[in-house]
Amino acid sequence: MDKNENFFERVYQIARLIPYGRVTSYGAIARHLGSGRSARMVGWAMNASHGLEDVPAHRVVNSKGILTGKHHFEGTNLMQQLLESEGAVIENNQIVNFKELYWEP
DNA sequence: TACGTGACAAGAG
DNA sequence: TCTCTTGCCACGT
Repeated sequence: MDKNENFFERVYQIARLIPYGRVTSYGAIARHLGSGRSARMVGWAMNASHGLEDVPAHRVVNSKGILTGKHHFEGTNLMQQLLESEGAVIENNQIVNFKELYWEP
Protein backbone atom coordinates (compact mmCIF):
# COMPACT_ATOMS: atom_id res chain seq x y z
CA MET A 1 0.00 0.00 0.00
CA ASP A 2 2.44 2.61 1.16
CA LYS A 3 4.77 1.28 -1.48
CA ASN A 4 2.38 2.38 -4.16
CA GLU A 5 2.26 5.94 -2.94
CA ASN A 6 5.94 5.79 -2.28
CA PHE A 7 6.93 6.00 -5.90
CA PHE A 8 4.16 8.44 -6.74
CA GLU A 9 4.85 10.44 -3.65
CA ARG A 10 8.43 10.94 -4.78
CA VAL A 11 7.32 12.22 -8.14
CA TYR A 12 4.87 14.58 -6.48
CA GLN A 13 7.50 15.77 -4.10
CA ILE A 14 9.88 16.60 -6.91
CA ALA A 15 7.15 18.37 -8.83
CA ARG A 16 6.28 20.37 -5.76
CA LEU A 17 9.92 21.41 -5.48
CA ILE A 18 9.76 23.08 -8.84
CA PRO A 19 10.01 26.82 -8.17
CA TYR A 20 7.71 29.37 -9.73
CA GLY A 21 8.49 30.08 -13.33
CA ARG A 22 10.55 26.94 -13.73
CA VAL A 23 9.95 23.67 -15.52
CA THR A 24 11.52 20.24 -15.58
CA SER A 25 11.40 17.09 -17.65
CA TYR A 26 10.11 13.61 -16.97
CA GLY A 27 13.55 12.20 -17.55
CA ALA A 28 15.05 14.50 -14.94
CA ILE A 29 12.58 13.33 -12.33
CA ALA A 30 12.89 9.72 -13.35
CA ARG A 31 16.64 9.97 -13.16
CA HIS A 32 16.40 11.55 -9.76
CA LEU A 33 14.30 8.63 -8.60
CA GLY A 34 17.02 6.29 -9.74
CA SER A 35 15.23 5.00 -12.81
CA GLY A 36 16.67 7.01 -15.63
CA ARG A 37 14.64 5.34 -18.32
CA SER A 38 11.41 4.95 -16.43
CA ALA A 39 10.29 8.40 -17.44
CA ARG A 40 7.06 6.81 -18.58
CA MET A 41 6.25 6.00 -15.02
CA VAL A 42 6.66 9.64 -14.14
CA GLY A 43 3.98 10.47 -16.64
CA TRP A 44 1.83 7.77 -15.15
CA ALA A 45 2.33 9.21 -11.72
CA MET A 46 1.36 12.60 -13.05
CA ASN A 47 -1.80 11.07 -14.40
CA ALA A 48 -2.68 10.14 -10.84
CA SER A 49 -1.80 13.60 -9.64
CA HIS A 50 -4.68 15.22 -11.47
CA GLY A 51 -6.71 15.82 -8.35
CA LEU A 52 -3.73 17.04 -6.38
CA GLU A 53 -3.34 20.79 -6.31
CA ASP A 54 0.09 20.58 -4.83
CA VAL A 55 1.45 18.95 -7.94
CA PRO A 56 2.20 21.49 -10.67
CA ALA A 57 2.08 18.96 -13.46
CA HIS A 58 1.96 21.82 -15.94
CA ARG A 59 5.59 22.49 -15.07
CA VAL A 60 6.58 19.03 -16.13
CA VAL A 61 7.27 18.52 -19.81
CA ASN A 62 9.32 16.15 -21.90
CA SER A 63 13.00 16.64 -22.68
CA LYS A 64 12.10 18.72 -25.72
CA GLY A 65 10.17 21.19 -23.62
CA ILE A 66 6.97 20.20 -25.37
CA LEU A 67 3.71 20.26 -23.46
CA THR A 68 2.99 16.65 -24.18
CA GLY A 69 0.55 16.32 -21.33
CA LYS A 70 -1.55 19.36 -22.03
CA HIS A 71 -4.11 17.02 -23.49
CA HIS A 72 -4.75 15.78 -19.98
CA PHE A 73 -5.61 19.20 -18.65
CA GLU A 74 -9.09 20.60 -18.56
CA GLY A 75 -8.72 23.25 -21.20
CA THR A 76 -6.82 22.80 -24.41
CA ASN A 77 -4.42 25.56 -23.49
CA LEU A 78 -4.71 25.58 -19.72
CA MET A 79 -1.23 24.16 -19.36
CA GLN A 80 0.12 26.75 -21.72
CA GLN A 81 -1.74 29.52 -19.93
CA LEU A 82 -0.28 28.53 -16.61
CA LEU A 83 3.24 28.41 -17.96
CA GLU A 84 2.86 31.72 -19.76
CA SER A 85 1.57 33.17 -16.52
CA GLU A 86 4.83 32.17 -14.96
CA GLY A 87 6.86 33.87 -17.63
CA ALA A 88 7.39 30.93 -19.97
CA VAL A 89 7.18 31.43 -23.69
CA ILE A 90 5.09 28.75 -25.35
CA GLU A 91 4.99 28.37 -29.07
CA ASN A 92 3.38 25.53 -30.91
CA ASN A 93 2.95 23.65 -27.63
CA GLN A 94 6.63 23.97 -26.98
CA ILE A 95 8.53 26.06 -24.45
CA VAL A 96 10.77 28.36 -26.44
CA ASN A 97 12.94 29.31 -23.48
CA PHE A 98 12.83 25.82 -22.08
CA LYS A 99 16.54 25.60 -21.37
CA GLU A 100 16.32 28.90 -19.57
CA LEU A 101 13.52 27.71 -17.35
CA TYR A 102 14.82 24.19 -17.08
CA TRP A 103 15.15 23.23 -13.46
CA GLU A 104 16.80 20.05 -12.26
CA PRO A 105 16.01 18.48 -8.87
C1' DT B 1 -1.44 -14.43 -12.21
C1' DA B 2 -0.63 -12.42 -16.61
C1' DC B 3 -1.16 -8.95 -20.32
C1' DG B 4 -1.69 -4.32 -21.86
C1' DT B 5 -1.21 0.46 -21.15
C1' DG B 6 1.17 5.03 -20.45
C1' DA B 7 1.82 12.85 -20.07
C1' DC B 8 9.15 9.45 -22.16
C1' DA B 9 14.14 8.88 -23.32
C1' DA B 10 17.97 7.33 -25.69
C1' DG B 11 20.26 4.60 -29.21
C1' DA B 12 20.64 2.74 -33.88
C1' DG B 13 19.85 2.78 -38.90
C1' DT C 1 19.80 15.15 -39.47
C1' DC C 2 15.53 12.64 -39.08
C1' DT C 3 12.70 8.60 -38.04
C1' DC C 4 11.98 4.19 -36.07
C1' DT C 5 12.67 0.73 -32.45
C1' DT C 6 13.69 -0.78 -27.87
C1' DG C 7 13.90 -0.33 -22.83
C1' DC C 8 11.76 0.67 -18.30
C1' DC C 9 8.63 0.19 -14.33
C1' DA C 10 4.38 0.36 -12.02
C1' DC C 11 -0.72 0.48 -12.32
C1' DG C 12 -5.31 -1.27 -14.14
C1' DT C 13 -8.18 -4.84 -15.80
